[in-house]
Amino acid sequence: MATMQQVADRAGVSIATVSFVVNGTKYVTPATTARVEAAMRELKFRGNLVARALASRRTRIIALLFPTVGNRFSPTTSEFFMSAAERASQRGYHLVLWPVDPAGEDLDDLVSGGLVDGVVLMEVRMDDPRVRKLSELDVPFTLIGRTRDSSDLPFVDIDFETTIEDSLDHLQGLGHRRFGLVLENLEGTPMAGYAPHLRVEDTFRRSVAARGAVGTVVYAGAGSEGGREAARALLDADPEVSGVLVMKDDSSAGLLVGLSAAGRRVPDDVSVLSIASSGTAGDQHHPRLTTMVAPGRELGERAADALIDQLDGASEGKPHFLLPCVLRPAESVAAAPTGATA
Amino acid sequence: MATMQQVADRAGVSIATVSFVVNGTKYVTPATTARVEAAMRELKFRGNLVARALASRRTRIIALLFPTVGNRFSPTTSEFFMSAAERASQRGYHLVLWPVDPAGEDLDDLVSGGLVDGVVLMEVRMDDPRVRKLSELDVPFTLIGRTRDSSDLPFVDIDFETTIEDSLDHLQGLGHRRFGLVLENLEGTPMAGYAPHLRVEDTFRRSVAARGAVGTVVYAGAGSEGGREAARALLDADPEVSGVLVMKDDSSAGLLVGLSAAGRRVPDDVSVLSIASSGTAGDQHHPRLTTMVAPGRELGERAADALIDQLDGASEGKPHFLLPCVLRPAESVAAAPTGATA
DNA sequence: CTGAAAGCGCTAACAA
DNA sequence: TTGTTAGCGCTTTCAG
Repeated sequence: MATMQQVADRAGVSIATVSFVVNGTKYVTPATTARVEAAMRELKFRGNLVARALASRRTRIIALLFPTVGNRFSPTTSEFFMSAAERASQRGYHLVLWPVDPAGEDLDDLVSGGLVDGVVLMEVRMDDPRVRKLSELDVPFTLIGRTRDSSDLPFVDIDFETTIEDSLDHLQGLGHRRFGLVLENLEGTPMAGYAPHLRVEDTFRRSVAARGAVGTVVYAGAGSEGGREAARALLDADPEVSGVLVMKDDSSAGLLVGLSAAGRRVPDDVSVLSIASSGTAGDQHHPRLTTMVAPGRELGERAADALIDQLDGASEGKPHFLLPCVLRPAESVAAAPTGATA
Repeated sequence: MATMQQVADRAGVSIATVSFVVNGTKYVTPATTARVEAAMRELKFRGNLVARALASRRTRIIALLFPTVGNRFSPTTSEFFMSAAERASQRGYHLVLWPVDPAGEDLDDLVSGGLVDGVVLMEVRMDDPRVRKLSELDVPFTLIGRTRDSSDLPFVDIDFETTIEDSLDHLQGLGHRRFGLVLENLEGTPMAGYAPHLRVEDTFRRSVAARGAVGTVVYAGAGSEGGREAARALLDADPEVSGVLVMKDDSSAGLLVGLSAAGRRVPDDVSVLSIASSGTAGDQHHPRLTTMVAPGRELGERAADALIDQLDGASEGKPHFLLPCVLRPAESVAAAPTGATA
């Protein structure tokens, strides 16, 4: 790997000049610029990012922190990652997915090591220990999600409050008055206190009460089995429940089965709405599930922007960005092509 | 952030001594070791990883490359990532998921920049351009997957050949003689040439022929819709097909629906086997799908080990590690707990 | 407009 | 057993 000094020698200039043309830091005459560029090309000069990072005290790498345990790499998570990475790349940064202990114990080395310029957190819990750590460490960061009180933190998040209101509006518009909510039970796991669950449950209870309606909350176990049991538990608690929200993709199939096992036809007798999920998740079912689709890509981009603005000193205050899920009815999808061969 | 020099001053030793105790590079008397450690503690010394990397010419970071487009972040992918990261961490490395262009165009900066010591590739295609690039760049790497000819490359992979044989054995044991295979069609996408598909299809055709049986291959479109159409196409081509392999999680639900819509009962009339999938994917269905579960965690660990052995100079040749998927019957799962609240 | 030179914080010979 | 010191490859004043 050619070094900058070698390029300088070859071009007959000083290393500083090479640095200037590489970074566009200072004006260099077209003539010398050309010579330098030729030399770079001939030597296949790439530049040592580590050296640059040491000298400039920035790596232009940002880390998206992903909990090493209790992980749920959903399609939406993947959208966050891909879209944030893309945005970062457009703005001259690399974004990588970095596995860290959810308790934040290993955050120190990552960050104090100077390996990353900033960090975006996801899978945020109400009282997320990583937030404290990061603040102490004094590293720029942004959340995808919110802690209990995020007013002085930069964040982007799904607007769960609006999402739930919209969901209930939708079901109510369909004539339903008795609602159910199926959630995952994270108590006792490292992801206990997962903010989306708590916000959704809270909003659900409050909104149902405000509507003078009936609401039942049920926690489902894993997989289809968990969904079937949830259906039973739901119907036990309220045999007349007819509008159901599910926030647990892997159990929704089971939920549907459980409902029909109990003699409820979907969507004739009971309506099921999958929330904060991805479009493709809803497409896996038949009939397709109506879904409140999470705005994963946009949130990922916003998160990257918020952090990079901060890093580049272009930030005006702490951005707070909330976007609700949008309703996607079961029908609004084009058929996909299928072909057969012998 | 305290520097090593500051620690040295405080401990009344030279910077070299501090370096020795930090890295365990040389013997230092317990007494001075203690003084140095005290100083480090008092100053909250963490060490600048960038500086260390520049001086030692290694970052102790390895990148798991993930295609920026055509991405399929399946549960198995996630297992690769998490288990490889864990293993790397045990061995003193950080593993991060790095999004790169599937054509390998942006590999240069990543690698020549000296930011990572090595690379593990996944989602490998038969003729993967990234492999060439990486070889040219002369960076240590390992594959999770195989190109067409990987004999001189270090790799770990699912043993698709054995997996398919085992699958057919299983179905044949159940009395089936007419087989079907449902795959995804990746032609025309950036993931065209995806090795697992090609290997599976090839092995399927050959093995079915060798068994003197009938085999039909069908390509499914996206989601449940794609699965239903695949069922139709399959039954059109061979109305008596009774043993079906699916390698497309998001369509398997649709496939089941399509089969029963055509009057086939599963598993009474036709058996369905999901291959190279994760256990949780099979659990989403009801009844649970019998699954050939991909050994994701073990492969991830092996891949990390193979690369790190190489980096640490502990490698003996090019490891070639193949592991088949293992059959997990639909019944072999314990029920998960479910609880209800008012 | 270009060059000299002083670091960035740490590693690893080589000395002592 | 510990210290001295020359880099690692690049950025960035400050002169000229």
